[in-house]
Amino acid sequence: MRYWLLKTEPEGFSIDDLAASPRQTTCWDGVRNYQARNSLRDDFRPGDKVLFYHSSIVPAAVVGLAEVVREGYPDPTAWDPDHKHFDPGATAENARWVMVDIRLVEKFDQPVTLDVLRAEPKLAKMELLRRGSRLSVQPVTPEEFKIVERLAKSSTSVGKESPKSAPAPKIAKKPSTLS
DNA sequence: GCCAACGTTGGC
DNA sequence: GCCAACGTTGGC
Repeated sequence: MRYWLLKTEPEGFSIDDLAASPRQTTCWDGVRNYQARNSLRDDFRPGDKVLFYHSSIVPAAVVGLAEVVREGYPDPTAWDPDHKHFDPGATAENARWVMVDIRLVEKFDQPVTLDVLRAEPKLAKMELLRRGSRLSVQPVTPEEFKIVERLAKSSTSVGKESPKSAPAPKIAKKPSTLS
């Protein structure tokens, strides 16, 4: 099983949008970078675990976990002229771009902010923290994944020590595929 | 809104 | 194949 980090701008699609999606599952369309595409196409497998990351927001943070439920398949938004990510070089016959399906596993009570990630020495080599890193689909090591998961649960995060509100709903449904 | 970093494009 | 121009990303 592999581990990944997926970036999204919450203004466009947030973890709450994922939680509100049917079966808390969505297709991860719109990726238009070849390196990211190659990961989606060649390396994503059902069962892989995903760190769900909100970018272009303050504070940027890992806000929860998701799981891959469908491996790479053609991204139809690529040949839709009305779509924001339309690519004139893509056709239904030659898709060029690929998406996967992911399902929400858990929304963290407490987002793990960039500051908190940077403060953890064991994450020093994490792709996300590399200067100039812009990839929206990144591999994560099992160790990094576990550390982030632990940071989400520890109370040592920077910022408000808010009294725990209602525990986040634990979402662990079993059906494994879309439609 | 600034701007550094990076990917892509296209002229040559 | 080089590389300058350009567009985008994303933290701040």
